[in-house]
Amino acid sequence: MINDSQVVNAAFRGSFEPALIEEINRIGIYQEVEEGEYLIRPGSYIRSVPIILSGSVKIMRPDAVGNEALLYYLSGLDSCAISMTGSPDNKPSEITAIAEEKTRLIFIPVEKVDEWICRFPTWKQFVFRTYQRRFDDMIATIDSIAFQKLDERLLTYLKKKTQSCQCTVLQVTHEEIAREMATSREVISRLLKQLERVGYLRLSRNKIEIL
Amino acid sequence: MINDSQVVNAAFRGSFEPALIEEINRIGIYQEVEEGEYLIRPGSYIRSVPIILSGSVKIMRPDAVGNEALLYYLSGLDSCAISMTGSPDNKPSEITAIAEEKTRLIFIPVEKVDEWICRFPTWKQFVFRTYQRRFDDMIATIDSIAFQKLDERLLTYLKKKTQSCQCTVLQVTHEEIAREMATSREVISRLLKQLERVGYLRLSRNKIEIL
DNA sequence: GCGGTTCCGTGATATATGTCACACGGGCGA
DNA sequence: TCGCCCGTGTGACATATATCACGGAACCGC
Repeated sequence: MINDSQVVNAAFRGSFEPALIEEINRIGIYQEVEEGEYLIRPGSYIRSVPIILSGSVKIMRPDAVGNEALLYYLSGLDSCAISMTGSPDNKPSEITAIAEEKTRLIFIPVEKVDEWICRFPTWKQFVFRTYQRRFDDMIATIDSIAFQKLDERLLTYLKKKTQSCQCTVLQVTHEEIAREMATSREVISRLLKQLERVGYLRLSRNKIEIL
Repeated sequence: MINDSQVVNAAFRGSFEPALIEEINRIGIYQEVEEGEYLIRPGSYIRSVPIILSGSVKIMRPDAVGNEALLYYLSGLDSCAISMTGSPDNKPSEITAIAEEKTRLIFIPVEKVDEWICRFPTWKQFVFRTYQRRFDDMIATIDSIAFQKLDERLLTYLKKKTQSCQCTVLQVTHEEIAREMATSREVISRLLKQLERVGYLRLSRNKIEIL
């Protein structure tokens, strides 16, 4: 099946060998999702691995009572290591993936991930690099939760978020931030206000502008 | 070079194909470490990957000012996914690995990890399973830090620890627990005392007996 | 046994974070 | 235009955790 192969080619040229790009075009399933759409829900089974072509996706970890912790963001040419490994046992997913903005991606069936490892050196490299990055991300997340106080965590949060969306104006409510940081709305409101007073940002409804 | 090949054979039989076991015996470097010994220190370069034959090892993440967060434990036939990926960039390690008890392990040079992936199906399986387990461990750690209060965290901590060392009497000081949970000794002392009053455990110097 | 050291228990107090209650204002549909 | 809902700001208070200060108990080497 032919996807939007121009897009795919452009994204992968330089990273992957031509035969692999060909294969991805043949096998992968191209998809565009809008902001806020779910790619993965907890409880669903993961049978294919997404590679982000453009846009960004956040990966969250929900708990039993409606809280969620942000694990990491994915953006250009990233992939989700959890979904690479998640399926062998046939366990359902324990994470959530949500598009942060309009995002284009291509899904690769998990069995191909495995098969290509030995066929395409650049793929093997890609898979390993993906694992490493996600590990680093998770460690950074643990650092942040374990060692930093909320105000520092909020700063790191804002930094990461601006990085992942490549912009300085965040479309987000205090409530949403609070949930991703597993705290409450009032606390975030106060801390943001503080940061505004210090001149680090400007607040308005549904919007945070970093200065 | 011939390591303690009986030990290696016994440990790997059933998991790995004979040719791979042979190869591991030929290439791997067998080592025994005592309780408390460091396998990896932050800042050192990782050039080989440890596979635990017996005993257990804890993997920690230090911060800038002397705190440490526990990432996960490794025990029989586990391996450390971080060290598999850690080296490609030639970045120094950002983690610490310490033997929890007398531990026997075998070191595989990182380049072999890569090479064997395509030569030995059981090895590929092993590497992927390792990644998956470590991911699950890290997610559990994040869950615990993000969602649980200290008393619950302490319970999960004790549970994991008893699991990893396969015993109900832990040789550990309150100070050590506190550091691994990134809190202070007094707090842990109080919480432990509470658990003792409830009849969950018995305390004595350097020792916690789970009931 | 003695002195020093390490570990543990515990009160008092400080700080950070969570929770409740409520007011305000803007957008938006009726 | 009115009323309503959602997002926000903020005081007052509750709770969890951190810190300080200290004393006592167990162990260790001499």
